[in-house]
Amino acid sequence: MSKKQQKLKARLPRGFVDRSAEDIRATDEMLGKIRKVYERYGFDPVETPAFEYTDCLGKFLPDTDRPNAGVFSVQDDDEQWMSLRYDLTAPLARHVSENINEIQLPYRTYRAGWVFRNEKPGPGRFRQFMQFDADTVGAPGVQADAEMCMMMADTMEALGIPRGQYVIRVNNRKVLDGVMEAIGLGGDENAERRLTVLRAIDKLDKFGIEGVRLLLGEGRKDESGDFTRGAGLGAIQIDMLTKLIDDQNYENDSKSFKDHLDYIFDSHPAVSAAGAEIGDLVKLVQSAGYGIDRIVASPSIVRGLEYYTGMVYEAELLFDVTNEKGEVVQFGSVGGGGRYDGLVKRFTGRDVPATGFSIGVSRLMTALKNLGKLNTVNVVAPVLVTVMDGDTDALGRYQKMVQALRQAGIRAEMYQGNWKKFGNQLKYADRRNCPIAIIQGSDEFEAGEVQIKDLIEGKRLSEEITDNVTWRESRPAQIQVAQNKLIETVKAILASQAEDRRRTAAI
RNA sequence: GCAGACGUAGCUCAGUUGGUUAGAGCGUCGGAUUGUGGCUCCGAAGGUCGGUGGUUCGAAUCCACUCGUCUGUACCA
Repeated sequence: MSKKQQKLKARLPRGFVDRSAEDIRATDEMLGKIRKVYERYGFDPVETPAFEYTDCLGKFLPDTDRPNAGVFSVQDDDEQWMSLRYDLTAPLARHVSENINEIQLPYRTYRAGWVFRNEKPGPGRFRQFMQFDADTVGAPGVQADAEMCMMMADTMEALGIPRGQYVIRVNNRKVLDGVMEAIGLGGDENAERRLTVLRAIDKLDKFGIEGVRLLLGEGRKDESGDFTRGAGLGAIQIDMLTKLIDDQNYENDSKSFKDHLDYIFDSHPAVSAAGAEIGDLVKLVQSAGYGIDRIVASPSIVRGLEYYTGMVYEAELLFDVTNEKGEVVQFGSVGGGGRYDGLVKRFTGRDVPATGFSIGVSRLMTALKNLGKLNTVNVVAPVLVTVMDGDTDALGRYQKMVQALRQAGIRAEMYQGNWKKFGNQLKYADRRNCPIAIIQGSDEFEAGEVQIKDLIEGKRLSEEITDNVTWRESRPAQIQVAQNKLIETVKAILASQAEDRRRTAAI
């Protein structure tokens, strides 16, 4: 076998990414802003592990002892199935259930964490991504849902998304349940069809009214010519559902959501009651000053089909998001949630109603980058103390200088590569975007002085110098000062560089 | 999962009807320059042409399968 073939190929698993320093810093900043909002609302953090027993996640396939293919699962040494969490809600329900006697309800809690889904990755869609959740457990009232909606709105604004550029859409699963009954899709025998109808409605933002109508009827052909079977509803049913989900119908008539429903479904009792609940929520948020520009009833919101039992809500961005190629991309929601009254009961047998939402941190970050709201707080690279002499005495002096800079609060490092090639040290500094290089050879040392080189200014000067000899000998933007002036000189140069950055940023 | 498009150097891409030793630009590394970044010049490394099998005297090129990427779609807690 050749040497070549023995080499292991370094490769990243499909759908996973390495994160850069810039990404990590930007994420940290975002998380900080979100956390601040949640804390202000009186929520406390809690953290659960990445793995859970599969049965606690509720993800065994029906009629088998194997976990759902969509979750990453492994078998423990005692053969129990464990899975990586695919959201933060199911693990929270487990945590609350396990500690139900110690936890003071209503329990108001938040947490950020990585979640994992074993499905096809796409642009902006990964198999590991971060969510930032907040939940109120043990609060049955619509006022808890209202608070969640307001908190989502506040979070959007805390992240720099201006009012009017986002909206929180609210619906109630009971509305959809009632509607199914009203159009004759009640009963167990129609369960499958109801799911198809709900999925079709959920695609309003993707395909528009016409696309949804096709999916409710015969079906729809996609761009590659592949055909998706529809729900096979009749024309009257389709018309009713179309009227239901066409937001313009009631927003423009300034009718209330409930009136809108009563009009279409002839005051069907279940629909009407659920509509009234949404009316209550809207009234609650409006009396707190959150108008229809921020929180709005929206009958096409469906969310997950698994565990939501009442209110569902979703944060949507209203500005165009373009990708790297400059194409406008369908962005969809950046967060959502709802009421899950049955999740804790599965473990405890007790009725513990809960409501909460989740923000897709990675997705939202992509959008913020687009909006230019992602403060890529360019962390200034370290000051580089170069190495002219490699003997232990000299190295000790360089270390001392670096420590002095650090103690003065200046990010600094000593060159750790091959010091014998001095040109490489400055090349390293240049590529790292170091602001300043410190140089002390034996000449300077004996004179009790150091060279301080402003690399940013030097770069600017380089544009005017074309021959290398001049470039090397002129030592652009470099000054020699007494050793004991090192810190104050470095500070002064850094300050003037910062001033320059501010000035150019303002232009 | 289904449908379609595409896989040539680290990156972006040439490569003629199937015909010598598969090229370019950028990047990387070394040198010109042992104590000064950029520019310029010189040089080098880097390829199982995604993989396997087939057709052929001969395959990066044609065929089959397979893997991967992208696009749409399905599913998505």
